[in-house]
Amino acid sequence: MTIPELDISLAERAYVRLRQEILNCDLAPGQMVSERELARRYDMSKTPIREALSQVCHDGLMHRLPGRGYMVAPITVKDIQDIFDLRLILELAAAKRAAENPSPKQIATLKELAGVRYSLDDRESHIAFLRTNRTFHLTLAEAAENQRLVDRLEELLIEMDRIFHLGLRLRDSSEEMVREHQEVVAALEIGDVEGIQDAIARQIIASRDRVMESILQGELQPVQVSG
Amino acid sequence: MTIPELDISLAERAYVRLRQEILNCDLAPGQMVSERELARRYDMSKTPIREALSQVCHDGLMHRLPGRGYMVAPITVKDIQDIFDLRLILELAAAKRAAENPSPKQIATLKELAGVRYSLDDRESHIAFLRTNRTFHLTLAEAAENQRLVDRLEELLIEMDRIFHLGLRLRDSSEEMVREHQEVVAALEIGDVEGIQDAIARQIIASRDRVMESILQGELQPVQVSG
DNA sequence: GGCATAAACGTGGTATACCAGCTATACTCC
DNA sequence: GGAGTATAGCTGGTATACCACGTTTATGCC
Repeated sequence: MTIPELDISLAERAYVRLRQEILNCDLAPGQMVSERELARRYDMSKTPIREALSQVCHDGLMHRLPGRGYMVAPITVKDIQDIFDLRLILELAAAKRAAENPSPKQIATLKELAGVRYSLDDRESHIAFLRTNRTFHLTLAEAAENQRLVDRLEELLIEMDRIFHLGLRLRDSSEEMVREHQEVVAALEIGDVEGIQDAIARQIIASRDRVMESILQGELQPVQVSG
Repeated sequence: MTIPELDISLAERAYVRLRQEILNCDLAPGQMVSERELARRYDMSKTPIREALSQVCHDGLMHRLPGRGYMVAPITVKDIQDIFDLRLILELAAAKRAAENPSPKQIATLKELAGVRYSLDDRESHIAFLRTNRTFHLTLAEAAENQRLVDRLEELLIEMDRIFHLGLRLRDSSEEMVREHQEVVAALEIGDVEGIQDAIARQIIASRDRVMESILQGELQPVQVSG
């Protein structure tokens, strides 16, 4: 067994760790960080830290404030609306192409992913579930055979992860999401182009509505309603 | 009058300049460059150069080959297909939203942009025309009121610029493009949702076909057909 | 006490020196 | 002459010292 951490650069390690901390909201939206502070905490010099920060800024997860530090990107209601809107655009297009050009291998993968559940109390299983969900949607997108589309969608799904980690309660939506995913697979299996697009649209809109409901209930405190 | 170059960082200046050289194909697709070489040429140290290179890599315009240098991203036929495909997805969605929610100010801007022509022999006017074309499509996308969508589209249009700069002859398509753009504006003015989507689709597909035709004629040598 | 002012601290920005790894060249040995 | 090997010169990767600028805090004057 190799130790992959030794093979990759410090900058890459810093980037992965930093991004994960942002997505987990261990670094809260709006929080300020500095290069030196991160360098101390990650036990490396400023150089790889700067590179990692540069990357997460490019990902839109942080903002660079020259002379003042770096701010973890706040999340606004508009952000959430835009992310779901763009997801809808990309995934509907991808689903259409997937249904027109189905791959038995991908269908099998999707069927397996669609069945994954998670248990209520286990934070780890929540994280695993989100990862599975992301893989499901990316696998579907890959059927469109457009790497740029897949990459853009992955960026959006990563931002979604962060929103969920703000503390969204998933307990009531587990069975619902499984069913929604299975509907997508079912439509794909019979090559129902209209059906899969309907299923995808329903799934994304339902997911958006669940998030929005949580915000209106004040469950997701860090979300800025304005802006 | 201020001298803006003094206000921005060396890293930012290096990024802008480097990106422009890539888009202009002054740095040819597939060409290798090194940090030290760029540092000498731009008359600054490795540090800001590294940051600029990091950015263009993230933009997909370069690839980092650890221990060997940086390679200007090659352009493949698949790339071109994917870019146009994704453009179609994003712009159709944006056009739909624009037609449903028209803004008189944006219509006026689009009408003005649609009329811009260029002269055959002047390289500068070619560049200006490409910029106008980009602005036209971005202005339309802004009507969708989704900044993420606009940003993603801008990335694609920047890659388009690079393809055109490979040496595509635009001479035969000037009037054609002006007419295509005017059709889009006309549909938008009367709020014809179907019409604007048809016009956008026609315009993008026609543009793609013109590029593909050039490639098949061997006009765009640097394009890799495989990969 | 309140306000202006100055000094101390923290920030990102940059240059530089050094390191490990890879490449290509040239040299030696067969 | 050809193949294997050593070496010189690249490459990106990292740590560090220093700089200018902005912010905040403390200080002294009113």
